[in-house]
Amino acid sequence: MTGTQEARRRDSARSREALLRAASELFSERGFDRTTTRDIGRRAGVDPALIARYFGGKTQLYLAAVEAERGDAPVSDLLAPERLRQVLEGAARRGLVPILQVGVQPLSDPAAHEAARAALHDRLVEPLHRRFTAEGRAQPRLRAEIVVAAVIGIVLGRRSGAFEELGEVASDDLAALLQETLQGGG
Amino acid sequence: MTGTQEARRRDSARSREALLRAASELFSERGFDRTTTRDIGRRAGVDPALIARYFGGKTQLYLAAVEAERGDAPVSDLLAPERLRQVLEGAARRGLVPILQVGVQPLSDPAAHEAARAALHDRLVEPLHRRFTAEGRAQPRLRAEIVVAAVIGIVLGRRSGAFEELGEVASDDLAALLQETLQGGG
DNA sequence: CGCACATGTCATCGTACGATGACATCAATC
DNA sequence: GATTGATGTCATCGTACGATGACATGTGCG
Repeated sequence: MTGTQEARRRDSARSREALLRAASELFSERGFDRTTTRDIGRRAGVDPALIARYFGGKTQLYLAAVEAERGDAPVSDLLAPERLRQVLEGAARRGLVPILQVGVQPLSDPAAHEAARAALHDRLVEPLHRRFTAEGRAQPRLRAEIVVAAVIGIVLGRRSGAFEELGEVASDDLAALLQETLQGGG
Repeated sequence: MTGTQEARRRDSARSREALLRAASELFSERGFDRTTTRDIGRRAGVDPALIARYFGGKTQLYLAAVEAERGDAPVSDLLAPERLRQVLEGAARRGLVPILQVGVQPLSDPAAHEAARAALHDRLVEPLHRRFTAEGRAQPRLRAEIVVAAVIGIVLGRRSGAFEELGEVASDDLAALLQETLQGGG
């Protein structure tokens, strides 16, 4: 076996990662349904047929992308200092967006929907729920869900092309503006 | 011509309305892309080919649905008493949802996207913008867009199946909870 | 009644998509 | 360098969709 270091002209791991990366980007930009396996292959510079070989299919590739994002640093709760800004900023380039999208519309694929829903819950809702519970607030879960849903609307709204200023404002300014409000907790 | 009162077995106006109504419902439930002309025809009890005849195509049917919703009572601004509750409540049955969806993801069809965007602006963003301007707040447009985006996240979040309590809470309770917070204006 | 148009029905086209399997090519081992 | 498995390429299948046009049937009018 060739050492893992040197770049081989044929490298399944490299292809796998290229597909995973391209898929994360495209799922973020267009969502699950509007992303085609051909698009993913083109951006990855890899034949789309390899999606089936390495992941099993488009759905499993989506699951892998969600799982990969999940492995990242936990989001902690949205109201912790800097966290909100990180989500606003990082959503643009990282794989968090596919997880946010499920908060706003069911996915056509049930397995994909459930995976995204679970990730959304674990990464965003639950940390906030814990904070509100610790603070002794009434209806902590509902309030957590409201804040998360509102933030999702704002994050996705920035990328929707439907708002004039929301898409242009700097993440820092937006975060500051939001933090004071959301502190109220919905 | 037969009197407009009596039900004719063949009635283009009736078919047109049935299609428009079914389209509004389905666009609300599944969005533009996931709604097929065959679905619309089935729910309307009308042959899908009539969509082409009476509207020109799926896109124009969508435009007609948005326009019809637009003809309804103006939303006024979201923070007026009762308005928020009405949006939360009414979104479930009326044709407002297709307009909200554009705030969260671009539509695949450019004409449909633009129509929905314009409706979103006129019906929700602009009234709020006027209120904030009248109140002399800083960045009135940005704040209006933030509030609208947040409300969109919450309204769509209720129907996404991704939240536990948000989908169940009564519109009145939710409206009360939100009003106090959003009064802050983002 | 019989004509002409309005309305409804149906078959089908072209396109795009995810998936699959046959085939080609490379790489490690003997 | 021959063999064998890993990796990459390609053609194609089946399905679903929006659209279209040919055709059928009902309706109002002379």
